[in-house]
Amino acid sequence: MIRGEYANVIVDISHEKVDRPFMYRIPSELSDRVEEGSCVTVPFGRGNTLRKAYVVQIKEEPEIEPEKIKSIAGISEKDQGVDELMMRLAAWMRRRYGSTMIAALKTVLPAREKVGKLKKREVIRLWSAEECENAAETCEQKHQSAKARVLRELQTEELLPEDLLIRKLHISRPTLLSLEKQGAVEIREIEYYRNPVSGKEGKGVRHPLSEEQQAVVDGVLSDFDAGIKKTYLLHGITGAGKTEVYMDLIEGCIERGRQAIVLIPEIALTYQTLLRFYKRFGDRVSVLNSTLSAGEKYDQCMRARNGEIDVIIGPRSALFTPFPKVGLIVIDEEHETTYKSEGNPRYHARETAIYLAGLHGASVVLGSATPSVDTYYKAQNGEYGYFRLTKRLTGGALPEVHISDMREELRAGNKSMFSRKLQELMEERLSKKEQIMLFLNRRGYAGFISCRSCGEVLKCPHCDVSLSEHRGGKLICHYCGYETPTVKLCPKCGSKYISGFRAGTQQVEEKLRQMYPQARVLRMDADTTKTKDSYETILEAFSSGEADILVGTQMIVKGHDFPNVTLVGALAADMSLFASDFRSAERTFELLTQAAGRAGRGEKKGEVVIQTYQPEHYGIVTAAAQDYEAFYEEEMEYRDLGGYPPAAHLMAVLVTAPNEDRAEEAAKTLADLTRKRAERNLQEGRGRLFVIGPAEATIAKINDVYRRVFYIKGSDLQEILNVREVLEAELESPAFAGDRIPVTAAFDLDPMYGF
DNA sequence: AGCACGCCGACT
DNA sequence: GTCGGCGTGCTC
Repeated sequence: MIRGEYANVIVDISHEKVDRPFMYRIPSELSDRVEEGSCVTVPFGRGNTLRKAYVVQIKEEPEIEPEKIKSIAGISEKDQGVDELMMRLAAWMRRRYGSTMIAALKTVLPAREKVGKLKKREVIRLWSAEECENAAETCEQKHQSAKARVLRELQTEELLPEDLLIRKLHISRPTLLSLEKQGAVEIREIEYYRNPVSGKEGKGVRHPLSEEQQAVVDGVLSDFDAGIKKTYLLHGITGAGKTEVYMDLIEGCIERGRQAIVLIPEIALTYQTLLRFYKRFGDRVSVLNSTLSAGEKYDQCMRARNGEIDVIIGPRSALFTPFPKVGLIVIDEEHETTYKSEGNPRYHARETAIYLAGLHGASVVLGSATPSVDTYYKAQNGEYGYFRLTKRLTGGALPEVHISDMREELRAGNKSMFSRKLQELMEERLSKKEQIMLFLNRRGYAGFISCRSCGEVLKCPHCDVSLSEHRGGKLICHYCGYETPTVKLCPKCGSKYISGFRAGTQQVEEKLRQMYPQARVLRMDADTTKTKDSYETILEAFSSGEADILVGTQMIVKGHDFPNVTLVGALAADMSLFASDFRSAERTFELLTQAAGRAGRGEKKGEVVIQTYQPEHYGIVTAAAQDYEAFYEEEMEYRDLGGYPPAAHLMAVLVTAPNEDRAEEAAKTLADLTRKRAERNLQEGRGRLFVIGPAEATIAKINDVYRRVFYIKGSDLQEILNVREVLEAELESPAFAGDRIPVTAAFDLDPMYGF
């Protein structure tokens, strides 16, 4: 806990002029109750009127002339308004994920008041025209020309916008307020926010639930009524009807006078799903998406605050909708990596949602066909409730999965990028006029080295992650910094076919046109989806049968159903398997399972081909068998062994400086400092820590700023957070600050991709 | 946002 | 002089 004499507070007045921190002294009798995120009262302004304020930062030293500093008057804690909850959420985020309180506040309190011209106020005449004329004359006699001007103007117009009066007639706000006091006019705030989806009446359309589905709804709601508010994992295969379960839960939540938040991964929200929500909840539901303007987002916040809506659907930022009393938070596709923010603070929406639910007394439902290892772990040890949906409502059988061993292909003389099995099935589909999706797994930029003959992948001897090839013929481990010269021959089998995998979607497209000139090929990757709607355009074109083959990166496997697709090929399954980070197997399993789910969603049976150099790797085998539990068992063994989340916590520390030597030296100093603490902890038998690195970051230099990274592992979260505070303080100390080359550090707790 | 300060014209 | 309206600027 940070102690100090002074507190920076933000006064609860919505006006840009005072939207900045003010420093107050913390009186000694309050010192143990004032902390970051506290709600206090302070004397403000010349009149020292007592106002509500939020503590954003505790400081040891005054930042302005001490004579100017006033003292905090008191503390208000029973107040449980939305803003107080959001403050506490921000304080928790800043503590858990680092960053500053200001940054945390900015994410938590979005669109703080007036964006653009939305803050309209209007002046309405209450007196008759004659009364105004009389009053205007009286004012002129009293030489109150400003008031007279207003009254004259209002004779002809009964209602005028306030900004027009102020600008055209050179009137100030105090003048208008004085007229209001006299009873001549009324000043009314008009909040004419419009609802982007108005006029749709909810018909409460509901589908009868299956026994499995009903059990989930009953289970969660009966817990809720019994006062048990916890987190549940809803583990159900694609097509098992998770959305219907969500909607019944939301309805139950609304019936109990509470609101619901539904988080969805950015692109997964299809028009069909949206429509179902509108049909069910009408204009009590609101959807946030990236196309909404800042003003419209602000409007949605106001509607939520005023109780005009009960349900919000949106990406991770929808979590911060200011509902007065949330009862349920649903996170669909909870395993998606977009729930982890790459900004500042680097928060995880799932963890944050669970904390927020705790503040509101709400339940959390996490839905996925392939739960994240972190979530399944907690469901296994009983921390989360667990429900399984096993039956596909739409019928549709699971696809048949083939694994193509690419080493075998090479041995048989097939040097192309398609296995013989895949070629055979592609030709068959093309002749039957059925559609094909080819998916090239391009996750993880670090170029690993593998042997096309035996499948060997070069790994770090210390970290069990893949080595990355660097210019200058070096192989580097991005966790610990281990280096070794690159190899010409495979160390295992001696083959010369050892190299990085380089084919991209473009090469695949070219090859296909060459092999099947009659086939119509569409490509979808970061290059072809640069413009705003190109993503939708391509998917629509493919959906309406304008192409036979769709080639793309992982973006093509997310949540879109094409009934005529009966063949899915995963071209380089290993790509993500050997990205150099500890979640690579998990991501591979997810992607392959989802890709497989794209095949045979219609009447016709689907087939899947997985091409790999590692056919015996558990990530591939279990994905082919669509066996989540088997995957989890193996993966958890690896995480336990390596001390990776969720078996322990891992914090990445990124050290940056505009000079390479300085970055290296600073990273080493901070890592050594942590190592010393780890040694001391070991002797004193508390919070064991392991320090790995420093090493070059995956991207070693951005904009001429050099990047070094090191990692801190340990099962004691508190201790890791303490270390972060020590490191942050160290960076402020004269050894780092002063007149030397500036060094900054960023922290990422339990990273998704790391730095 | 809300309050005080200071400017300016009009009055005892 | 000094009273009062009204614009302006500042608030830890």
